[in-house]
Amino acid sequence: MRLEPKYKELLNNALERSGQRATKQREHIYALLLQKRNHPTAEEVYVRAKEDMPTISLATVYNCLETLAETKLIRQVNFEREPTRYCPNLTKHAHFYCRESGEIVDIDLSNELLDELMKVLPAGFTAKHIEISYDGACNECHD
Amino acid sequence: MRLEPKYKELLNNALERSGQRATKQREHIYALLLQKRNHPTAEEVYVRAKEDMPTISLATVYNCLETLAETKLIRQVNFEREPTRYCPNLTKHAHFYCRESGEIVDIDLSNELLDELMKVLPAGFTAKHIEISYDGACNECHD
DNA sequence: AAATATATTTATAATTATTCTAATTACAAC
DNA sequence: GTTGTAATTAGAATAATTATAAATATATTT
Repeated sequence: MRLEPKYKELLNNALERSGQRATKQREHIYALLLQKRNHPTAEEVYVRAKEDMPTISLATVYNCLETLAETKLIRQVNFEREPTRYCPNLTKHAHFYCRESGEIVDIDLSNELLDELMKVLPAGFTAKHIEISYDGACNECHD
Repeated sequence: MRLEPKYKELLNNALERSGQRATKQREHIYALLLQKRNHPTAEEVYVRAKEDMPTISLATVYNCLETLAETKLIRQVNFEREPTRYCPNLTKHAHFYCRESGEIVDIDLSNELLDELMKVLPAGFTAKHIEISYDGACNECHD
């Protein structure tokens, strides 16, 4: 698994900005998230990571995901109390969770819609983030 | 703590519909959620419940909250991986989480806005629920 | 109303996802 | 190369929640 130069630079810059080192493990995990964008859990990332890096530990997977999230290279996605999932799509988007197939699909959001959502806040409230999750049935799973 | 007749009936109907019994514990927990609507966690509900019902157990609190949620008398509210919170407001609304004060505030949502949110779904997708959470600073906590 | 059946509560154990700890290894600066 | 710091690792600890099994409460049948 190769990390494209564009993303390698993104990673290096983000890590440097936050005073952290570029390690094999961080690069590997970032690469596999980019390569298969199916919102895996930490456990699923761990399984995939071990294919090419058999000595990596689950704790490292958690550490790396945490680092990537805190440097804003990936997002954490939560559905109720299910395990956290990870997503390298940095555009403004919501998530659709299909209860049939378990599939998670990114839903693009326009700035206009986000503005409207901001406007419904009471006076004096400022949101730095809005999290939107749909759940239902996806196109493959309708009855 | 008294459960208003209106809510007592709501509770009894909801339980009957789902073939479950009306118990002191369920009534008590429903009453205290209605009385102080601050989105408590199960643990917080447990502490409050014990004031008037010292023998109630944490497991029962979880069971009752589960029953109330599944009969749609209350909603579960999640922020990332924090403990689930419980909310008896059944109108369509989002939640605003103030990172300063920890306060959670209900944000009313119009049907128009919800329609717009539905419209951005790709063809073939049908959502039976949208969950919207803001986070930032509330009116009391702006800098 | 007593007997029986079923649901609920309770205390506690188990589970699950995640974080913490301490030792080891890797990396970077002098 | 030595020294200092950061990162990784294995495994223990934690926190929220769920499962289990016995006791209790409620409902139904007689």
